[in-house]
Amino acid sequence: MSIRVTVDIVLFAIAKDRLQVLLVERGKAPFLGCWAIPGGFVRESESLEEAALRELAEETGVRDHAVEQLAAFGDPGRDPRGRVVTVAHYALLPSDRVTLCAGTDAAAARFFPVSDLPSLAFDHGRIVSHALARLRARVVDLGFRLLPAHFTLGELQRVHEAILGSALDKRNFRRRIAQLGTLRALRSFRTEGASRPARLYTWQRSR
Amino acid sequence: MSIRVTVDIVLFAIAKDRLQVLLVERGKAPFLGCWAIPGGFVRESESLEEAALRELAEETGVRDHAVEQLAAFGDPGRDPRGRVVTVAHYALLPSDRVTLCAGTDAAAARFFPVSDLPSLAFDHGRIVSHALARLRARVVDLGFRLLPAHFTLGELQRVHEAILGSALDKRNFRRRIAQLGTLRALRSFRTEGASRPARLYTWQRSR
DNA sequence: GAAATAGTGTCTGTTAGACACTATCAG
DNA sequence: CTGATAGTGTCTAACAGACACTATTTC
Repeated sequence: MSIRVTVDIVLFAIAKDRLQVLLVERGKAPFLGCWAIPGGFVRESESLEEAALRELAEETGVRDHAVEQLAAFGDPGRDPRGRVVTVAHYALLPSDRVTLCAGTDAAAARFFPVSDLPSLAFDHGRIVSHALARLRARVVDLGFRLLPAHFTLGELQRVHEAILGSALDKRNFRRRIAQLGTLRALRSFRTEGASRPARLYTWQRSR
Repeated sequence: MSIRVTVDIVLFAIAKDRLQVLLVERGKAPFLGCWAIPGGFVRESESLEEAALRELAEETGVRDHAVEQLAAFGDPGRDPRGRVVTVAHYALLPSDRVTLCAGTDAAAARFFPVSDLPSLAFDHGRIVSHALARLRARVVDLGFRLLPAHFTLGELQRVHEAILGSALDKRNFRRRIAQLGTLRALRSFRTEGASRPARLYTWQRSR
């Protein structure tokens, strides 16, 4: 009996101005019927990142998404079936692709706000906490990946606020983002309801 | 044939005012005779961290040392024997314990300056690069762990300089360290050669 | 013109870098 | 008194937080 290796993925998205995590309802034991983050066993011929991408695609239909490694979790006893070491990853889903997430593999899959997660299978609660801490620490670098290619500064600020869980000052926020130098103004605007249209921006390669 | 799991450890130390990494000479194939970082297979009943501590103790005689997880490395082909995923860790050895490092397990073990490493077995070169980047990013939190419990500010500054590979301004360095609030002055001094004795300090619990 | 969101500048306190001299010890 | 390292303060530029009003659109 040897150690088995899995990958798990914390998939973040923004919906209704709140930060959400994709959970799947487990269709088999252990933790049958429990919510968990998507994941599965690593195959012999694929890298860890490829395995994470494959599982993400299988369970959510999302393809070609950058994933980043978070950490390995391997305490004995974390999986009642035996010794399983998982390499956890996280990924960010742009809000224009959230609806594509009809699960193909899992019994059920839906997004939950991070502020209102159910209790999770295995040690997945701990994994999500780690991923959230990482996302918060790197919000400036990662925030825009939760948005479509073109977005307004108001949308970006709401994403940051959803990630950090606190309100930000609009002028300080814009100054900070502007001096990163990674934002490029477009010629077009987004008109949303009954108010002044907002300029659209896109991200350049870093510096 | 399934995936096997190892842990590897990048053990840092300071010697001759230079940052060093412990390498062991491999006593068996693959990479027989090559230098590598210490590591080995994870046992069924131990956590990843316990495995890293055990390997560190077996190969270096160093016990009870804090290790931190770095990342998992698992590309297919990184080990010619088959599919092996390693969970890399790093640890910091205080300079008063460097001489304890007579290897008990490996054919040979010695420290190499990070600026002058030989080419390493497997993907260990990449692992050491990651560990070094992590250490540099967290030098303020971690630097003192490369020193004995009592140390002078000059010693601490030389440790930071060895880690960062660049000279630091003495006054700015002392101000920055002082305002962390984690340093406590002792009543004693260290007299080193023919110069003014330097006050000794120790670290308090954070804040 | 009311409602809604976009967009914009200043002041202030803190932080980080550049920079040079005096103090204390052994010999 | 020489050599060696310890120890100390100021000025300046960049950055971060607090804070309020005008602009543009729809209805």
